[in-house]
Amino acid sequence: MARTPTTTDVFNAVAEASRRDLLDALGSGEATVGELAERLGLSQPTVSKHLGVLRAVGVVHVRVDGKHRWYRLNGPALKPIHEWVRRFERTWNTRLDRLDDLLAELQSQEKKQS
Amino acid sequence: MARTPTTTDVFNAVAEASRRDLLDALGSGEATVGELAERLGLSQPTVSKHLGVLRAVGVVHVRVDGKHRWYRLNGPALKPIHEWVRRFERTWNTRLDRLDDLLAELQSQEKKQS
DNA sequence: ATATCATATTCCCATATCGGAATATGTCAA
DNA sequence: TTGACATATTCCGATATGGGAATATGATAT
Repeated sequence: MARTPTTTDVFNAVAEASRRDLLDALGSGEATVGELAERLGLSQPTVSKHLGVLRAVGVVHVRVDGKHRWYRLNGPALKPIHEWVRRFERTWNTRLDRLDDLLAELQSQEKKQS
Repeated sequence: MARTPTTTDVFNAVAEASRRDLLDALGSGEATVGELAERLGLSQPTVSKHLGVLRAVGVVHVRVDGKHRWYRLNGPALKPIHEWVRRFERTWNTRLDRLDDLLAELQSQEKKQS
């Protein structure tokens, strides 16, 4: 078997940073493929393809308007992620876990330098 | 370029369902590779490899004890996901978005059947 | 009908993936 | 030392990726 396809669920769709950036950009309202491409510095086909994945898992909706396509966020599709990660919320904000957190941060900085 | 490696960040590490299952299993405390393999019905090498990915992004820690290895959850490493998705929390729990939610659910059920 | 604009799709390549099978590493006990 | 046990690593195959380049589709205006 190969890696789980990106269109399998929201977790996979959102794993790619560019797609998270797209969702962030859509947080302020509807946008067009061209607008998004310009704002994020990506090519038009790249944006189209990413939006296709996001649409496949239902996290964006489209509205056709002449030759434009207005994409908008569909927040509730992100709920599964929110609910899954929320179950671990209690494991931070304690003093000991803040230490773990700090160590993790240092570790990831090390990784960047090497 | 190929798909973003699973060890790039927590988002990618957690995209795989088996790895989320592992983290869920570790929610109740430390566990051994063998225990996890049995509880999740996965082979030992598969579990070892998944834990390797989770360890690479800092979401689990290991404690060596003789020939055993006790893995434990490191919750705070999940914070980036929590904080990212939290920004979209306001987009549900409104009546209109509950409708979107329902539609998305129907859509995904359609997908399963076809 | 034709040209132009906005978007989607196809083809390509280099790169990772996940799982299974086999094997290596490391630890303990007799 | 040898054997048994727990875990990690390597090698393999089938599959999917993301981006670039080129092209197709589709809508509007002239």
